[in-house]
Amino acid sequence: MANLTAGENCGELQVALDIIVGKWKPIILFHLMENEKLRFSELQRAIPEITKKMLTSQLRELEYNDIVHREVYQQVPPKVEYSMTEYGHGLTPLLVSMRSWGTEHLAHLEELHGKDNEEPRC
Amino acid sequence: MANLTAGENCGELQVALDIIVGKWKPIILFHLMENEKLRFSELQRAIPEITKKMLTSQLRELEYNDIVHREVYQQVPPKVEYSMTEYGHGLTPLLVSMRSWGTEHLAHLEELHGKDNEEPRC
DNA sequence: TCAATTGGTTTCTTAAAAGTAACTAGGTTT
DNA sequence: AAACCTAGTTACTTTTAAGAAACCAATTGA
Repeated sequence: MANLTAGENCGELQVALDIIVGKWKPIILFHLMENEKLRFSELQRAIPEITKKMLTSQLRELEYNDIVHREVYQQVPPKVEYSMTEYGHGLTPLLVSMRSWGTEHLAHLEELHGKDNEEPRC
Repeated sequence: MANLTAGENCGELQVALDIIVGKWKPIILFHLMENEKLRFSELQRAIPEITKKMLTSQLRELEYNDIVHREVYQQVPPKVEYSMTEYGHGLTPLLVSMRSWGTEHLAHLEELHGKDNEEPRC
């Protein structure tokens, strides 16, 4: 096990968290991971409840962090394609382990507290 | 690579995230991971900027999720000890990988954008 | 000429997370 | 008797995240 030091190193975990948290980032990332390229409007259709504002801002943060690439085609009407960067793919194993931990934890919670927490989240 | 399906499975990732997010949960968890048992006041001293209210609420959430155990000693003045549960230790590898991803990402960001983002977070 | 198209931006409002400060119980120490 | 200790709770305020809705630019097709 890697060394654990709580105090100063917590910032590093927050850095990782900041990439992933936000109500929409995980689902955006999963869509981009399984799709190679997606236009803005395709993401909108894939995640119908998201607003343009949220989609834009989350994509911009991911772009700033070099997780997502934004390709603008100079044409009208505009066309913009989003895709995972090479670097961004390095995040995949983490997201996948988080999701599988979550899946198991759901079962564990149900065992502990019963099925009272069934509200869907997305 | 495990199968990725964006739509329905995003909830599971959120479940994992909900355990970890919150401004204080990661640092609380790291302290408990490296300390076996800690009293409420010891956690307060270890994380001086946290308020009682936040410390209490975050610990209660972790307790609800069976990550943290709360042991109350019936004495005055009160004594309450917090520790990771056996189940909670299953979260350690995830937290450790998140932190190391974060560490590497910090270096990556610096390479990309320079050292302009130096504000400490905790 | 006029509506439709795409990928946004802007302003305003609402909801959720976090912070502040005062208060509590009840036994111990001064 | 008064102050102190721990582990909280409560009520209120501030900050941050998210949502709603209107607006925009340039070209195409009807």
